[in-house]
Amino acid sequence: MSTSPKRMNAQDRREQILAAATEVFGTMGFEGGTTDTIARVAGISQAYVVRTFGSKEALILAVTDRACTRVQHVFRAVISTFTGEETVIERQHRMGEAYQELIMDRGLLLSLMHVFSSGHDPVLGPVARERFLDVYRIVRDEADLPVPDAMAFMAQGMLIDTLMAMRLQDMDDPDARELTACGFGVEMKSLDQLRMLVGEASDFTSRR
Amino acid sequence: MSTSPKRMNAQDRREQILAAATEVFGTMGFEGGTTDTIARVAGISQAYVVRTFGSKEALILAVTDRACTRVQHVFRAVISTFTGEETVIERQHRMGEAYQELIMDRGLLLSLMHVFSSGHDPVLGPVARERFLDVYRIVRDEADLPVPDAMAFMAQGMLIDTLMAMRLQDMDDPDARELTACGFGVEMKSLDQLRMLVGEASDFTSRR
DNA sequence: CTATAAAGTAATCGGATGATTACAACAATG
DNA sequence: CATTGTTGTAATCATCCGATTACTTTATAG
Repeated sequence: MSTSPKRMNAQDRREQILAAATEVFGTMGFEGGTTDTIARVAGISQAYVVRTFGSKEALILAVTDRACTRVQHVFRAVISTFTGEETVIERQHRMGEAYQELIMDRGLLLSLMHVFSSGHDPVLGPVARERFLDVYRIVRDEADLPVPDAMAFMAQGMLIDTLMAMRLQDMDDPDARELTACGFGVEMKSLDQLRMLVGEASDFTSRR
Repeated sequence: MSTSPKRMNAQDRREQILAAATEVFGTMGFEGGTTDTIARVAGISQAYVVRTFGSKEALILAVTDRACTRVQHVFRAVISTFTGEETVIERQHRMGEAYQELIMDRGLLLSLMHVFSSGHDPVLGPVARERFLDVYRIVRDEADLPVPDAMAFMAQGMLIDTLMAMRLQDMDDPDARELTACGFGVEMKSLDQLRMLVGEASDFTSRR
C-alpha cells in the first residue's frame, strides 16, 4: 500500500494519506478506523496523519470530499464523450460501466456508503445530501436522462453498491449469480408505467 | 427510550437492550456505538449490557439477526394477504409500503446498512449475504415476482434506503423532492427492455 | 557552506472503552 | 422465614485512541 521510500512533498503525501484513509475507513468505518492504522498503511507516523489534516474529523471530511469528487469526475468524463446521438440506454450503460470500474476501489465504495449512512450527522449529513443530489443532477441534466430513467439509474447504482459491499459475487449460489447479473446494462421497469403511476403524487413529469 | 421502572425478566430485558442497541449502532455505527451509550439508552448499567450478550460482538450479531428477521416477517406478513389476483405492480406496491413503514425505525434502517457494508467481515459478511439473498428469494418466489421485477424491487429498495439514511426528505430543494417522490409505487424501466438486453449476459430468463 | 523552512518522528498524556469481579437487591419456593 | 437463583450495579482494570509537544532529518535558496 505505501510506496514512499522517503521524503515527499505535502501535496503528494496528503493524497497518499487520503488513499490510505479511504481504505481504512471503508473497512473499519469512520469511528472504527484509527489514525494509527491509517498511518501504518501509509507508512508514516500516527502523529503526522493527525497533523496533516488537523484532526480526525477534518480527515473524514477530506476523504468524503475526495470520494464524491471522484464519482462526479467519472460521470463527467463519460458524458464528455457523448455525441448526442446515443440512446438513453446507451448513455446509462456507458455511465454504469465507468461507475462500476470506479467502485472496484472497495475503500471508495465503502467510504461512500458510510457517508450515505450519516444523514443525521450535523456536518457529514448536509455534505452527503448535497453531493448525492449533485450526482443526480449530473445524470439527469448533463447526461440528459429523462427523470424516470435518471431515477432508475440511481436505484440500480444503489443496488450495485450494496451487492458489491456485501461481496455477493463471492458467493457460490445460483440466486446470488442471478442478482449479480444485474449490471447497469440491464434495465428493469417501464417509463410508461411510471408516468401512469406518478400522476397526482408529484409534478416532475412536467419539468424539463 | 427506557421504560423500565424496575426488575424485568431476562427475555424482555434482552429485547429492550436490542432495541436500544439498534438505535445506538444505527447512529454511531457498530464500532462507534458503545455499550455504555446503549446501557444509558436502555436505562441500565453498562456491565449488564455486556453480560447479557457475553460480548459486544455477540450483541452486534443479535442486533443484525433481529433486524433481518423483522424485514423478512414484514414481507411475509404482506404476502400472506395476497389472494393471487393482484398484479405484479400491486404486489410490489404493497410490499414497498410495508417496507417503508418498517424503516421508519431509523435505527433499524441504519443498522441494516451497516450490515450491508460489512461484506468483508469474516463473521458479519456471510450473514449479510445469506440474509439479503433470503429477502430476494422471498420477493421472487413467495411474492411470485418475475426475476426482472424482483430485481427492480430490490434496486428501488436500496435507493429508498439511501435516501432515507441521508435524510434527503429534510432538504428544501425541488430536486430532492423529485427524487424522494420515488416511492415503491413508482416503477422505472421496462421488462421488455430487460429481456432484450440480457440475452447473452445470463440465463435467468429461462428459469422459473 | 550555511541558514532556514519544510517534512517527519518519538514520546507521552488524558480520556474513553469493553470486560471482569465482587457484591447487593429482589422474587419465588419450600 | 430461610434458602436459592435471578436481576442488577459499582468499582476497577488493561487497552486503545486522538492529540500535543519537543525534537530530528532533509531539501533548498542565498
